[in-house]
Order: sequence, then structure tokens, then C-alpha cells
Amino acid sequence: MPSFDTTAGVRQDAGAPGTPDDAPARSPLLQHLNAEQLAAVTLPAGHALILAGAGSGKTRVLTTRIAWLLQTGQASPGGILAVTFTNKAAKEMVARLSAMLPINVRGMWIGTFHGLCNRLLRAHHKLAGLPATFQILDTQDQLAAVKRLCRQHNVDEDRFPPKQLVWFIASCKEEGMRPRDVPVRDQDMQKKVEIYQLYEEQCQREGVVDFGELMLRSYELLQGNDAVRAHYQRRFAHILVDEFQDTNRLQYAWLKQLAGDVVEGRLVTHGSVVAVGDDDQSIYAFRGARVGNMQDFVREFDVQRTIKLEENYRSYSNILDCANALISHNQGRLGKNLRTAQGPGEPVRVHEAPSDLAEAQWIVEEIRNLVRSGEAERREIAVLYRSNAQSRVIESQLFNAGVPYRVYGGLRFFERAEIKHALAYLRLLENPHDDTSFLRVVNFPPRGIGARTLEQLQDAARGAGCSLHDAVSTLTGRAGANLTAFVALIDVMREGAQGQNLRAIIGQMLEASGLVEHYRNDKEGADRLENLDELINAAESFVTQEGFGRDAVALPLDEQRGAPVLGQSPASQGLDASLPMAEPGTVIDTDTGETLSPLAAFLTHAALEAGDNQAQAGQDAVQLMTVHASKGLEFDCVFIGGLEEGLFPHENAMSDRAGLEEERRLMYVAITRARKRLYLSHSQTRLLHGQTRYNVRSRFFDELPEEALKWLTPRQPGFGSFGAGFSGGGAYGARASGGAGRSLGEVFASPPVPERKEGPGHGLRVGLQVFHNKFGEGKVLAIEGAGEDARAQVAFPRHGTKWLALAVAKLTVVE
DNA sequence: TCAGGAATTCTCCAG
DNA sequence: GAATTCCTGA
Repeated sequence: MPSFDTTAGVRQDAGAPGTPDDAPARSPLLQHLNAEQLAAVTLPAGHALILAGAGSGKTRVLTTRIAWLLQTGQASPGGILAVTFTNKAAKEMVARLSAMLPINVRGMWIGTFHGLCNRLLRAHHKLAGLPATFQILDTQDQLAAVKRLCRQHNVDEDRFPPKQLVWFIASCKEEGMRPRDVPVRDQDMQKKVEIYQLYEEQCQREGVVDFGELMLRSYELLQGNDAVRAHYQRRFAHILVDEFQDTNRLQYAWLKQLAGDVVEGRLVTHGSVVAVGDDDQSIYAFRGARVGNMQDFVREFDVQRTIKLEENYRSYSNILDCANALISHNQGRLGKNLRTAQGPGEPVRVHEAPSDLAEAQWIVEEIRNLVRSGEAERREIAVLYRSNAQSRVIESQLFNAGVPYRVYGGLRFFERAEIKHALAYLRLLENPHDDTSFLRVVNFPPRGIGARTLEQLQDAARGAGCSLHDAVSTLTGRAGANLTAFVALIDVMREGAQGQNLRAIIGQMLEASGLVEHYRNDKEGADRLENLDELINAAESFVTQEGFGRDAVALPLDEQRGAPVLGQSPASQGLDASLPMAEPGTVIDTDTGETLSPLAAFLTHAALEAGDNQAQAGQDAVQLMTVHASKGLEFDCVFIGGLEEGLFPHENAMSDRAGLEEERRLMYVAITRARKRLYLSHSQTRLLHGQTRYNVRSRFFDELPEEALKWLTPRQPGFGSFGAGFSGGGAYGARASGGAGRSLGEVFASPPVPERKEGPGHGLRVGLQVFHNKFGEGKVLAIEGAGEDARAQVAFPRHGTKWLALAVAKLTVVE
């Protein structure tokens, strides 16, 4: 193992293949693991890839491995870095670990990529070129900043929509590219890069970083500072990465920096990197995730050990058969098949509804039956959907039926307008040059500072190259007076905050800013006032809870020079007293040990963790969420609604194979959430954009094994009946199911009878064969609108797919 | 300056 | 159908 540096702090006497010599009997830690899991947990030092199928006990393997490393003395808490994508996953890992071992988990670096980057940047902010109090922009803030920039520089917002610019900047950073690194091919690109450059200057001036910058900046910190890099490389003898298939290029490069250096074209590493992932569950390509990182990892880290976890402990085999059959339609998989020792279980139930409303009613009825019969608790029932817009109709039906439910996603606590306003005031206390926050609240509540005044102020600030806060003194007149009063208000607040605890600071700010009074006078302000109260509570529990301390450790750089190197310290005692604890807050000055103020730490927390959107977590409620949000969760009963072409698979993703395959992986994730019972449903019509759309059943139905399904409603002609002429189909289109030739009467007579009192008027239905005078015969793919505005999408073998206005086009139904 | 109504846009998502 | 932006009149 030439790439393995023995100074890395891994005890070399650990006997291969993993089980320590002094443990002839299985440690209690390792009980109840199957052979695959045991092998993964007790992997000897060295890089490894664990391919963990859905429900194969991945989190358990990860946490047990960490516990095992600590217990056997192969690592000390300070030598471990475990990185995840979501706060949820990080929290769960910490919780499970502390349940397993009586250790101080604070010594370990367990967190999200962004959380750990934040920690690095706080500890080395000077080297990273950031102020100690740098603030983090969320997506909303980022969009606001870009819009402001566009207006200042007269960017044509029709040609360069701010949202697209945000996306462009984010994807550049995900690829590790600064403005100078972006290849410029045309004028548009030139302009975009210019804006990117301006945006960077603006952020630097204001002392703010966006999420992408958090990653990129800490990558550059490691890359550009040999001492810092060497320190962390030596410290982290064990790096564990969760959901590796979701890493983007920059995150992978960041991991490589922490793992070792490239010497003469080869990666020379100090510790072990264990990556856990599942290529079949990669559902974030649209935001830069690169499944290819798994192959790159194996090659560049010269990975000798790959372990597959294929035993599924979650679902019955009918459900797994569906998942396996579906995903087998994807190409280029690493190859993995889930198996279970459990029996077939119940068949997967399929339901067709005439409308989205009827679909929701059916789902709610089934849920009530399940609960009434005692077959499932409400909290063990989940309704999954492809897009958030679908939740409303289900929510309203649940509400009408009086069924408690909980929605994940949507607007979360720290994203609410009133909370953002309050946070903006708090941020100005920390950093008066944060122009984004300044603009957010300078006139909220209204204090007579309008667009005109702010334009002047922004001009002045640009002229003087200073922040809005500093430019206020240059303005005169009545507008100037209002602004001066605002700045004075902030300054008074800041002084009042001296020596106060967080609760008092926020309380005073809420009063002094006028926010409380403003919402008190607002008819619909009651909820907002409640949320502001909740903000105080959140701050309170942040200070008292362990969550505050967990981010608290950063090693002074000097630490590395004294022996022993941390990773090598005998860790049999489990506790690591040698680690300097720096509470409260993260260390921001590695020389003096200065820490972040509680307020600054709380603001960071608010930016990195948007919080839940609903408080009643403990209640026994039905769970509603998007398929994306369901990843990593499991339920006894799962409903997947809206399985229609254009919705799932989503129309934005249907045009190319890569997009379609990601949709299929998404469906795979959805199916594998279910333990006992799975319901799939689709609807003939759906209200979207306030318009009725006529949809075909999703092609995914045709990719499931018929013997595992139970059709609750008669099987209608679906996607598979189109035959030729549909793009992106390949194998799918060929599977005709014999429904295409039905007559109108037959189609309409078959149940379920649509609830519409009158038909759509044109007599067309999706799936019918029609004739057009010019284009010839074709198949109806979709119908939108009604009456005069009705349009149909028709696939013609010769002329491609066209949208036709039914009031104009003469279409006849081919019998 | 600002409230309220009209027009427009847009859906996948963690940090 | 909702959130956001645009627009107009007071």
C-alpha cells in the first residue's frame, strides 16, 4: 500500500482484515451486522468505496465504523471527519454515535460540506481573505444581490434574467471556476463573466459569501496554504463521506485536498477515505452532482476495496422487485441488485383517478382506512409527489377530512419574510457594511426612504467605493435626514447590545426596529408576531443546546507542531481532553483563540440551517413531501401520486436520456421508501397553471413487473400504446399494450367515469389516433385548455410532434 | 412615498 | 394558483 503514509495516525497493529487481535469475540458494537456490513465496518485502513443500496443499513454502517475505529483505538475523535449533505443526516449520525459510545462527539468533525467549510473559513478567515464576521447569503439574498448589481450596471434583465445569472455563478463555482477561468466563447458569455466578476467584488466588499463561495473559498484556502493543508491532512486520518454520488466536482476536489497531495501525477494520501454511495440514488445532477466522481475516486485513490451492500432490510420483495425492474432500464449503472429475506408481501397497488381532486380524495380515503383499521400509524404513512405544487390539493383534502398532516419543504422557518427582516437587522449589528441586509430593512417598516433616495445613496456609495452605511453621511436634505436616522438607529441598537445575552439583543432589536409595532398594526400580522417570538426561542435553545458547541472546535494551527499528532494519540479512553474547546462559538482567531460572538454564531446557524417549516414534529401526522425530500427516510406505507408523463417524468427532463434516467432514479428512490405497502396513482386530468391538462399515465408503469402489481382500476392504454414517434423513448415506445385502436365510445364507457358533467367538446382523448389533412396520421399525446382554447399535442411519424389548436386544425379520429 | 390592483412568471432542490 | 413584479393614482 505505497500511498499509505504511516504517520497518519492509524495504529498499524490492527490485524487484517480488520478485527483487532485482542477481540476474539465480536464486540457488542458489531453484533447484528450481516457479513457485508461487518466487512464494511471493519475495513482495514486504506481507501474504500461502499456501494450501499437503498435500505441496506448505510447510516448504521457509517456510524458503527466510526465507533469501531474509536473503540479499537485506531482513531481518536479528533482524527475523524465525516461529511454529509444534509443537516438531517449529520444530526442523525451524531445522535447514533453518542448512543453507541460514551464519547464526546464534539471533537469530531461531523457535518455538512457547507458546515465544515464554514468552520474552516472561520478558523482561518485571515488567510482566506474574509472578515471575521463574514455573513452567509442564502439563495434569496443571492438573488437580491444579483438584481441590485444588474440595476446598478444597467444590465438588460430580459437578456440576462437574474435567476439565470445566479444559476450561472453557482454552477461556475461548483466547477471550481473563478471568472478568469470561465472559457468565453461569445458576447453573452463575456457579459455573464463580467457580471460574475462584479458580483464577486460586491460580495468581497460587503463581507458576504454565498453557499458556493463557502466551498470554493475553503478549497482555495487548502490549496494555497501548505501549512494549513498539511495540518488538516495529518489530523484527519479517517475521512468518511456519505451520499458520495451527490458530490460535485468542487466537493470532490476539496476532499482530495484534505486527503493528500498530488506528487508526480500521483495522489499521495495520509489517511483513509471511505466513500459511501449509491449511483442509483443520484438525483441531484441538475445542481452539479457528478456520479462520475465514484469512478474517479476508485481510480485516483487507487481504491482496492469495494463493498456492495445489497441486502435490503426495509421492504418486502414485491416492492423491491418493482425498484429493481425499474432501475434496470437505466444504462451505465455500477450494477447492484437489492434482495431481501422477507417474503413478497402485498402487491403494489395502482390506481387511476379521473382528476387530481379525485386522486387526492382517494388517497385520503385510503389513509383513513389504514388508520381506522389499525394497519398503520399516521406518522408511518407518507404521500410523495414530484413537485411541490401537487401538495396543495392533497393538503386541502386531508384538512377537510380532519387528518393531521405535516408538510416538509416549502417555506422554512428562517426563510420567512419577517424572520429574514429580523435577521437583517441582526446582521447589520454584526456587520454594518452588509448592503443586502441594509437594503432589506432600510425602509421596512416604512420610514420614508424610497427608491429615489436609495438610488442616490447607491450612486454615492459606488462613487466613493464604500458601503451604503458609510455613504449615508454624504447625503443631505430630507432624504439624507431619514437615512441618518436609520443609521443612528442601528448604531444605538449595536451599543445597546453590548454585554447583553442573545435573547435580550433580539428582543430589543424587535422593539427598536419597529418590527413588532408594524406587525401589531397589520391585520394579518399575528402569525408573523408569533414567528418572531419563535425566533427568540430558537436563539435561546441555540445558545443552551449542544448544537451551539458542536461547531465549536477549531484547532489552533500551532497544535500540529507539538507532538503528539492528534490522530495518533492513544484514544482508548475515548474522551479527548487534549482538544481545546472554545465555547461559545467558533474560533475565529487561531493566534488569540478569539471566538465568534453568540449573535454571529446564531446568524451563521440561521444561514446554514434553514430550519423546519412546521413545529408540531411530535404529532402523529401523515407526512407529505417531494420525492427529493424523502431521500433517506422510510415509511410503512407510501403513496406516490401524479405518475403521469410530463409530471413524473417531469417534462423538463424528458427530452434527453440523462434527464430521463435521473427521473427514473428519482422514481427508484420513491419506491424504495416503502416498507410494507406501496400505492401508485395517476390522474387523467390535472389542474396546472390554473389550466386543466390531460395527461397520459407515466411510462414508468410499463417498466414495473406486472406480477408485483395490483390494478385497483382497470388498466387503461397508457404511454406504452403510442408506438413510434416519441422522442427519448427507445425501448419504451415499442411496448404497445393494444389499447390504441379503441373507439371513442369504448374509451369513454370504461370506468372510472370522468366526473365532468360535459365532455371536453372536441371528442379527443389522449392516446387516440387522429388524422390531419396536411400531417397525416398521428397520436394524441396531450390535450390542454378547453373550448376555443383547446390544444392538442400530436405526434406525427413524418412531421414530428406538434401542438394544434383544435378550433383551427381539422382533426378526425381514426377508427 | 406607498397602497392596491394588474400583469407576469413558474414550478424538480440542500446548504 | 400563488408569489412577485409592474403600474397607476393619490
